[in-house]
Formats: sequence, structure tokens, C-alpha cells
Amino acid sequence: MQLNELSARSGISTASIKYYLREGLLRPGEAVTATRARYGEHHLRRLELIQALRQIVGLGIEQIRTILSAADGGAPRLEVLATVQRVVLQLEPHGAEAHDAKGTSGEAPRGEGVASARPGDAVVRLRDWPDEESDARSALDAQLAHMEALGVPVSPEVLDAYSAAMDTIAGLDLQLTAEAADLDRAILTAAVGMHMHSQLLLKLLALAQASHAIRRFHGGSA
Amino acid sequence: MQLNELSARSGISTASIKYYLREGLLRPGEAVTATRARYGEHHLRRLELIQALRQIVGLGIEQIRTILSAADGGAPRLEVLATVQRVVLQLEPHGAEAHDAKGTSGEAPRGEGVASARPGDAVVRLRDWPDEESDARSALDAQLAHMEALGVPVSPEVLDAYSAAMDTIAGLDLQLTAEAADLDRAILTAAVGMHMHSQLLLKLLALAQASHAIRRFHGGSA
DNA sequence: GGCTTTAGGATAGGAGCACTATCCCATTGT
DNA sequence: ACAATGGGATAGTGCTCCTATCCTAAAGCC
Repeated sequence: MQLNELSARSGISTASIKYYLREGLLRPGEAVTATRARYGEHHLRRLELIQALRQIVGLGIEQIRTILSAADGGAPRLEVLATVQRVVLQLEPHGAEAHDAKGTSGEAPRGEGVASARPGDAVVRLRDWPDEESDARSALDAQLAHMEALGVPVSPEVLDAYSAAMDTIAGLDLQLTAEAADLDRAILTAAVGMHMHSQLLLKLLALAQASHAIRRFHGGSA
Repeated sequence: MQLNELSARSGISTASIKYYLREGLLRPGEAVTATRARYGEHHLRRLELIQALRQIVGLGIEQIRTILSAADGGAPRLEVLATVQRVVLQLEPHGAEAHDAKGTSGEAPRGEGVASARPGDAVVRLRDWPDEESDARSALDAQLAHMEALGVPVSPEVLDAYSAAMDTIAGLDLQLTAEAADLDRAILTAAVGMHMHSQLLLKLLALAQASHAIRRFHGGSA
């Protein structure tokens, strides 16, 4: 199919498709002649992926490009998925953290490269997760420290419950992404899945809060 | 203190403060004379709240206004916190959902106002939460249906684990927000807490996924 | 062979958002 | 009295994600 049809089938204007092309999110079609290019099903899937990443997960073009470059660069599946993690967790190396605000207090009670007494240690041991350094690991430590600093501490029990749930889900996710027919679909599953789970949590939290409030003041507002 | 000092102490430019004033996020100072107004500590706290809502939670001005109007409108604390929930969950009545994308399949296997067999029923019963209609409740049902439709289903066990954790946290939150000295701080705790928990989950999920991947392929990339 | 259609590159325009900068004037304090 | 200041009004900026217009050259079609 060519540009026009791709646009019609995807529901995305040719202008936007050209834009994605320019931005390197979508690979150029196979140039049949100098003025005609042919696109395939994978272009369609790619567009769906871009759309989902933008609209559902809320990523920016730059971030999407980071993921898709890895995917198109021939990186192994696991590495691409690691990139997805990094982006969704907003800890892209070159992106850096921009929002430090005025914090609440100093930095945090953890040293620099201190290997002992990291906030996440307990979970890792409890779940018997490999205790090796990773982006996710340091992100976890940072998050726990951050929450501590903001006055929203996390109890070991809660951390336990969270991590148990995550352990289960991670297994399923691995299976889902392994089953995914192509890399694009694996990315979609991974990114959308992560986002959806955190949204789900938010909704459950809200419901739990409402329930507690009702119980405590029985009859209050939702 | 007056504008200048408020700006200096909060680290926010007078221009921005004037902007917030105009947008109705910050209440006008007490007009000492026709050209001089006095601001108090609560203005400072309000600015911190606005800042946190913008930078940490990522809300827009409009959304912040929704919350703060409720707070300034003299609504009872619980109602204001319910508003916070609504906004953070992105289910502001008038905001509506804008992203339906092209979905994945039809709509969802749930009827319209069907009172039976809602996806969230199991959790509610399990946790013994009051089974009354609420924004959070319908948000949960919608989220579960949405995830189902997107091919990211949630198993009962996972839902169980999540809800158990949320039940615990909600209790703590209620306590924290009840303890909060003023409404602004309660809002901050509530909004930041919700956000932080969902971020924490994301990080734990990432770590769990990485761990599973490592275990399965032992020695792969993070 | 000529004429309309089309791809795709270049470039500019536009909408939304969160500010930011400028202007202005009345008051204020010295 | 006169420079300084607060605060209202208004316009502009920077960023992002598109969208619209123009253009050229090749293609297809008769």
C-alpha cells in the first residue's frame, strides 16, 4: 500500500505520517520508484504503536524515538524492552531528572555508591530477586528515598504486598511479551501494561481510600 | 509580607505569582491599602502546593484550579479530597475521556448500567468495602474493562494483592490527611501520595520484570 | 505526448499550555 | 514632590505536536 492508503487505514493524516517519517519514528516505505513507496502491515502496526505510546502512555516524540530506535537498530528484544522500561520510568540516561523542586529536606539519607543499606534491599531479599545493579534497582531506591523525604513513607508490609503482586505480574508479562508475534507488539504490551497497572493501582487506592473514609465517618461523600 | 517578599521566599517569580492570582489558584492578599496587599504563610504554603501539583504530580492549571476551588470554596475536607481523587484519576466529570484511540476490539463486555457482574465486584466483596456507587468504583470497573480489552488482563490473585496493599495504605493515608494541619497540606499529602505510590509500583514492576528476565535467561541484559 | 494525480521533501503556520515581559498608573513613603 | 513599588492588563515567548501549503518530478492514463 502507499501513503494514501496507509493514512486511510490507520486513520492518521498523511501530514502526520510524514511528520513521523521525518522524526524517524516510522521507517521509510520501500521505494518502488523514485516517487512511489510501498508500505506494509508493519507500518500499520508501527503507527498503532506510536499512537498508543502517545495517547495511552503519554510519551513524547523524543521518548518514542528512543524506544523505536532501539527496536529498529536491531537490538535484542530484551534490550529493547529494557529501554521501554527506562523510558516509561522516566529515567532515560540522557533525559535526566528535571524536577527536583525545592524538595523537602536535604537530599536523602543514602550515600553515593554505598552498597549497603539501600532502601530496596529488603524487597530484593524477600522476593529473592537477583541483587545486581540495574536501572530499575536504582530507580526503586531513589523512589523510596524520595517518598521518605516527601513524608509519604512506605511500610515494609506494603512493600511486601506490592512486590508480591509485581512478581506475579512480571511473570505473566514476560510470557506475554515472549508470545508477542513481533517486537512492536511486545513493546506495546510492555509499555501499555506498565501504564495500565499503575493506573489500576491508582483506582484501587482511590476506592480503598473512599471505603475507609466511608467506614470511618460512615455516610460521608465518596 | 508583600508580593516581592512572597516571591523571594517561594522562589517563584512575581510574574508567575500574578499569573496564579489571575487564574484563581492563589487567593488575593489582604489589601492593606489600594496599592499594597499583604500575604501570609498560607500563601506560601499554597504556592508550594501549586508547585508540587504541577511539577511532581504533573497536573495542569485547570486541574489544579478544580481542586483549589473546592478547597477555597469551603467544601468539607472529605469532599475536597474526593475532588483530588477525581482529578488525579483523570475522571473529572467535565473533563471526560478524550482518548479512545481505535481501541483494540469492540467496546467492552460490560453492559451499560448493569448493576451485576461488574469487574470490580470481586475485590469489593473480598475487601469488604462498602458496595456503593462512587467515582472510584466506576473508575475501577472501567479500568479493568479497559485492560481486558487491551489484552492486559488482571488475574484475581493480582487484584487481591493490589487491593490488600491499597487497603493498608488507605488507612495510613486517612490518618496522614486527618493529621495534616491544614487543608492545603492534606491535599498535598493526598495528591503526592497517590502519585508516588503509582510511581513506586512502576519501579517495582520494572525490577520484578528485570529479575524474571534475568532468571529466565540468566545473564541477559537488564 | 500531454495532462492530471501523487509522493515526498521543505518550510511555514497554528493551537495549547505555562509562563514571562512590558506598560501603565495610582499610591506611597521619604 | 518625586522616585519606587504593587498590581492590573495585555502581549509575547518557548515548547511540543502536529497541520497546511508549496513545490518538483515522476507516474499513470488516455
